[in-house]
Amino acid sequence: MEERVYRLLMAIPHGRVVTYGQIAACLGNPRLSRVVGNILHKNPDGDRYPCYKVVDRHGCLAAHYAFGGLEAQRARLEREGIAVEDGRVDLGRFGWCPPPDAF
DNA sequence: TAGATGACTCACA
DNA sequence: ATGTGAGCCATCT
Repeated sequence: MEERVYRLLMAIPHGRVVTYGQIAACLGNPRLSRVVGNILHKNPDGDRYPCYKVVDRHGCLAAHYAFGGLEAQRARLEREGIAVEDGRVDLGRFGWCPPPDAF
C-alpha cells in the first residue's frame, strides 16, 4: 500500500499536482485519503519522493508539511512552474488525474 | 491482538 | 463563507 503511494508520487508528471483523494481513488478506495496523508507524514524518505506535489482537494498546501514548512513546499512547486497563490494551487490548471487502473 | 492516531473529506448549522 | 462534528482505514504503539 505504502509502496503504491510512493510509486504514484513518482509518476506525477512534472509541473502537476494531485490531491489526496485522487491518490486514494487510484489505490482503489477514495476514502483512503487520510491514509495517504499518514503515509506521506511518516514518509521516511522526504527528499526522495515529490510529496510536495500532494495537496488537499481544494488545492491547499499541506498545513503540517514536515520539511521546511509551507515556504519550502511552495518554493518547490513554483520551481516546477506551478503557481501558488495564497497557500494554494489552481487544481483546474495544475491538477493531474492519475490513471485509475495504474499501480 | 486491540486501541489510538491523523499531510482528509463530507455534511450541516 | 466559516466552524464544528463525524466517518474513514492503513499504520504505529
